[in-house]
Amino acid sequence: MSESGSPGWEDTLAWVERVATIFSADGIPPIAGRTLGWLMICDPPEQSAGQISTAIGASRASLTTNLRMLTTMELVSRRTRAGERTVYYRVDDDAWYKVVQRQIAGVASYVEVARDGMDLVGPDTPRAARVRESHRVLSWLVRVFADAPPPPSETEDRS
Amino acid sequence: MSESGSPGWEDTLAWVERVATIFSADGIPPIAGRTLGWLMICDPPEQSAGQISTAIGASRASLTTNLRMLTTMELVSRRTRAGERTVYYRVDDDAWYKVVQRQIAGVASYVEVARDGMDLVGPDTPRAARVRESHRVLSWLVRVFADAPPPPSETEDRS
DNA sequence: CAGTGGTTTCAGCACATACTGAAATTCCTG
DNA sequence: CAGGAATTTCAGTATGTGCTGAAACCACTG
Repeated sequence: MSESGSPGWEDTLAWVERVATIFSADGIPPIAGRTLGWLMICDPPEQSAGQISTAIGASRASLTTNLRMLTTMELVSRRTRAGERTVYYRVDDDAWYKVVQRQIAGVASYVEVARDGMDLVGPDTPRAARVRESHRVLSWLVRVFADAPPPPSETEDRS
Repeated sequence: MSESGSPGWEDTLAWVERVATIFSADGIPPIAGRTLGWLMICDPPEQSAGQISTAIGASRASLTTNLRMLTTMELVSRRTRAGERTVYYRVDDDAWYKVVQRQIAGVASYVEVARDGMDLVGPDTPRAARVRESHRVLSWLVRVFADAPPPPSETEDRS
């Protein structure tokens, strides 16, 4: 399935492109984004670098680079099968949770910077008001997600 | 104050650079990031393009470009004073809140993409499992953020 | 130990982005 | 209406990044 002649093939590619666009906003290169998008809906769910390459129309060299990036980020994982030398790639189950986590962590990394900033100009001076304000907002963000119940796992739940 | 000979000048610049680094992770150009960082701790809190330019060591031309970007993003605002032609820039009070909001919105923009993806392959098919999972996590993110109480405002006034 | 299907490395190209100096522009002041 | 201090525009440069083809590199099989 999911071959280049299948019904809805164009729609599938268009969807993959939308996913890639979203990731590109966070500095993820196009082919890595497309790879991730493709691995989200391809059938079968595990595919080789060559399969992905032809599916999204990128060179194998690029696939090597971008698959390494994605595995390093722990968003996709490598799988091997007994008696086969082909490596199959698969999107990680909690890939999106990791994406969210890192997004939050990225913004929240400012918290310590803000703290140092307050020390720099004197924590209680009016001049530190702006830094203090930012520190307050970011701390709030961190707390909200720390206190939030983790997403329910694997049970059916949609809408 | 905050002149280039002041005590702790180097520390101040280093701090500004750290802020810029954080923003650069989200695709904000260096000078825009430095400008934002500088406007967070400078004294007085409102400064002209020329002042910022000399403070962070960038050309005025760059300041024009980057200040336009920052004002378009509504992170800094322009201020004029009666009888003066100089435009003073100031970091917005809720700048960081906006940053957080947009970060969340950026990730959450995937929610509709996921919904369309499920429609594409059939919402209840096993093939849609990965897309469904991602949709679940992102929906959770959006809900957490929507339900969270907004950050308490300090209601502190500037000098 | 040669052959083969797969992956990786490397050099180079194409493209985009950030920054600057200098000229053009604006708009207040005298 | 000239003078001048500010900002803006513009052309050009430098830097960096992503992608590809071709060659090198495994690691199994026969």
